[in-house]
Amino acid sequence: MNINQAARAAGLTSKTLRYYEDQGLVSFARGANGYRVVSAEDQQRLAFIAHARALGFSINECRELLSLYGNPERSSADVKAVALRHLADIEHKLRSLEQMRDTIAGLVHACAGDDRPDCPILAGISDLEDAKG
Amino acid sequence: MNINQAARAAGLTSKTLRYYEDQGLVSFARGANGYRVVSAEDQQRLAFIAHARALGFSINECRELLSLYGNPERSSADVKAVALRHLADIEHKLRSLEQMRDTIAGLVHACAGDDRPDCPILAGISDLEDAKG
DNA sequence: CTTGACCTTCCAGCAAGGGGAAACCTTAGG
DNA sequence: CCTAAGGTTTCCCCTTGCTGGAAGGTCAAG
Repeated sequence: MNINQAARAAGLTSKTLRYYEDQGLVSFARGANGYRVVSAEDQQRLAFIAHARALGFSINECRELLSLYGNPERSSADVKAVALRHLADIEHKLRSLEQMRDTIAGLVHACAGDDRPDCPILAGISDLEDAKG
Repeated sequence: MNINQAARAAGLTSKTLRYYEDQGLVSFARGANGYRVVSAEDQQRLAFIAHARALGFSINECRELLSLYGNPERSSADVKAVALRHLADIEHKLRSLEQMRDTIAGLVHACAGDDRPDCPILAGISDLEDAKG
């Protein structure tokens, strides 16, 4: 299978597949013409990566997960640790975004949105105490 | 005021201030020695930028907001449009993150996290239908 | 006069790819 | 056999929002 077909099968692009190879997440065989040849196992691996990426795991986390995935001696505790770390990360981002949303929603709500210059949004931003998340 | 003091006052770093100047968000006067001189208005502007950034507005959105902020002829509707667009963006990210969180939390919950290799997390990732957000 | 803390510029790099050039390969059609 | 279209290769630059470091100029204290 050529790279483009494999990419489409995984819901990715050929650029992305080359990037993943460059990052050492996969390594493809080459045909006589120099083209990458994507095997069935490669496709499994690519699907795994695509799913992990869709769950927000970074390339490095994918590397960790792939290493565990390919190691029959792994302990599930190690996998769980990676997942929990990522989960905590996500929850952190969620809280941060929720704070932003609440603050902005409040400002938007207070703004008339007409043709006059008075604007609680601008006033709110310029006077903001500390809305860091 | 020199750049470092101004940065600290705004809760930023001097690197960041130079970057903002480079991006055209602010422009500082220069002393005879070539050092940047940060005025009180500059500090106001920097605070505005810092707050907008803390609310998740991109550099380009900050540019828009600053342009409206400095224009007494603005209509609040224009400001509100920028804010609403950003708000929608945030809500989108929130939904996406919530989906990730739910999926991962489910997988984590199912994983024993012991020294055995069997792992619902890895199985879940490799079989994931479509967890895109 | 020297030391240390500033300041200046530029250059490199991070994540995670996207865009596009220049060159090669392959396949179908005339 | 030749050509045109489309796939593939490598390469390097662009993005976003900075951060770090190197090489050098300046400034205030002792």
